[in-house]
Amino acid sequence: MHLVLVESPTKTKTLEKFLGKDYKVLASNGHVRDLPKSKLGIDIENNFEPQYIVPVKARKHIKSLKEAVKDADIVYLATDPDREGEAISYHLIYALDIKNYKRIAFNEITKSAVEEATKNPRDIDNDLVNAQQARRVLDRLVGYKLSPLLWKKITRGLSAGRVQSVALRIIVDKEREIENFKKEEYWSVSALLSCSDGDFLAGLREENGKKIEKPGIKTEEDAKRIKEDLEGASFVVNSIDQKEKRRNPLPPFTTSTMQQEAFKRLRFPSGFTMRVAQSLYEKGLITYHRTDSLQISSEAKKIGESYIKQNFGENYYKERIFKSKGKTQEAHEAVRPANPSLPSGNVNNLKKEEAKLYDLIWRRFTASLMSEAVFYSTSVEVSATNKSNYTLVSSGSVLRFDGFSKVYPVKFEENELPAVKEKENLNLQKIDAEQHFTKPPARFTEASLIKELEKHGIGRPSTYAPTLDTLTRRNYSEKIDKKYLKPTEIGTVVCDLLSEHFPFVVDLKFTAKMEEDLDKVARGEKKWRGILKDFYEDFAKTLDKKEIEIKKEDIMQDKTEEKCDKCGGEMEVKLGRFGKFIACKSFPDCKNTKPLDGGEDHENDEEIFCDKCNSKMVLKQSRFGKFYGCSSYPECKNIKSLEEDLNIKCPDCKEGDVVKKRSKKGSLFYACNKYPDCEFTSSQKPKKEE
DNA sequence: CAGTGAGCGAGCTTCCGCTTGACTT
Repeated sequence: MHLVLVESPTKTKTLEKFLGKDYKVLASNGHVRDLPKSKLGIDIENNFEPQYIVPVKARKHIKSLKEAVKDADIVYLATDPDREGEAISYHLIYALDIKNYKRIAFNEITKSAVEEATKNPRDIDNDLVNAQQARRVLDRLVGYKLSPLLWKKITRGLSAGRVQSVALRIIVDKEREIENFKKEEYWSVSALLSCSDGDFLAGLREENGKKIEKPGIKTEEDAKRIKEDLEGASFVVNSIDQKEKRRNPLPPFTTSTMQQEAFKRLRFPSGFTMRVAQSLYEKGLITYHRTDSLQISSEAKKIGESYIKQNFGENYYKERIFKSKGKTQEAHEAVRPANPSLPSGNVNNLKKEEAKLYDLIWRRFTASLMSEAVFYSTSVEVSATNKSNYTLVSSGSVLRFDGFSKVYPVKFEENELPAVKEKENLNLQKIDAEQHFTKPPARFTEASLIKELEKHGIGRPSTYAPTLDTLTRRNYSEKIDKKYLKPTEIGTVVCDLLSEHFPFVVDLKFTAKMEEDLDKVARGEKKWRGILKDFYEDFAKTLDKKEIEIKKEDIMQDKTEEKCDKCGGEMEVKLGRFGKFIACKSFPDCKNTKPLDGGEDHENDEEIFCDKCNSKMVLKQSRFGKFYGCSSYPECKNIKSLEEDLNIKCPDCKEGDVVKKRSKKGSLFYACNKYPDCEFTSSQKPKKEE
């Protein structure tokens, strides 16, 4: 009997089918040996020797695998063809005490690929294994040395790491950008013009040959002056530019782009997307969902091609090759439908969210094999003359051939301009001058943060979602408006400490540099222990120095004059995992605490005042979520819901606003905010009354 | 279908990357 070992249990059945009854296929379920969780597990003195153990979770897998190994004549190690996969094979040999083995690798599960692989076995690539060990040990050293320093200097339970700390830094940087942002006023001027064929809107671009700089006209004075001047101007079509534009479909999904699009189009958080994808994968509907590859098997391509030709027509198909960006480990294919001739309408027994994600994956893949969308864009330049000479521009575009957008709709504004002629005189209908303000940069969402991390090669497909989860579990960041990532007070303090004292761990380039070194190890050009030695020599010195240099008091600069109202003693400002608070100095004898400043900041800039006593409202947290409470609580018990402004007037009393509420049992309903004066409720969102 | 005003400090926490859990965003 031949035993084949793979990583994922879902692969085993398909492989057994391909290989026939002489073969038994079992899964390792990921790594089977690792550093211990409870201690560092690295013998630094002894040249960074890792002390591997079999984690509890892997024990039961190991047990059944061992029995199978006993009965096997030969073991084929068919873990993924990448750094981690090579290491898993290496660890399997030790954990299972395998004597007779061969390493095989394939990056697609097709009969031919598997047969080819079994014919070409190789040995374990020790250089690749060592690259993985260097990665593993370095991450452990960083994480398990820096985290305890944070416990000591800030508060318990905190963490730092090569990936999570950069992610935190990205969020904190953005927040600072927003804090420092000063909004600027600007004005836009547009003209509604008519030609023989109809009306169109043109925006001002130049005055006396000088381009209006972005974002627009600086002052109201200028805008008014130009408006008045234009109102008496004569308008003529200067030139018409018509162009055919082509838009290519996007490549099929990787883990990262799938998470981004599922967030954008379906509002799925990345962890949720991965759970749904897992279930689709287990049902055999999609290929493996943790990948950074854009490769597509030739078989799948053929099926996709004939599907497109049959269902949309020959002209909708186009042969395409997508190259993966940057360094990818190409262990898998892109995320694609397992059977490209199966659109979502034809799949039964799927949960709603599974159907939605499958549909998105199918469309994205199918579109990637389709022809470009073609549209015609027209740009009309209009000259206006009065005291000054002006140039105005209007553009429109019309879809001529939908191509891939037939299955993967993309946003583009279709607006058709009337048929103007060159040198045609135009009639002015109206000039509009509009005031605008520049907007602060947007905070990151899960989707855009993953994109940013991936761009810098930080993290892997299997870790994007867990990394985001770590940031919230540590209370480093929170979501506002259910969408945007905002650093918390504690997150900011941690980030600042790391940035000042251990800049490498928040450096966007650190991972890239590490990867270069690991590649050298993988090519046999560098020794893995040497890499660790180089890194650790500096790191250990800095650690020792910072241990003394960083003073807890320096981090906690806020002071308080408050006296304890329980024991009369002094109080001090402390930093807990949920931010700053005031506590009695005689802790733990007196456990009195108070909030600092009466509450958290507002989510937005505007201050909200109590409509009963006119005090400030502050953000509070209850077991139901956040809400605004009056700062003179308990004298005034007024509260205000945080739910988004629905902007709907109450249909009963016509005075109150409709707000979303949650009952004791947790169900949602809509009600009037004048309750108890008005008792309007509804389970449906009421229609807006104009 | 009408609510809500944490708790944090110290009880020993922590990394990243493979894999699947169980559960309605």
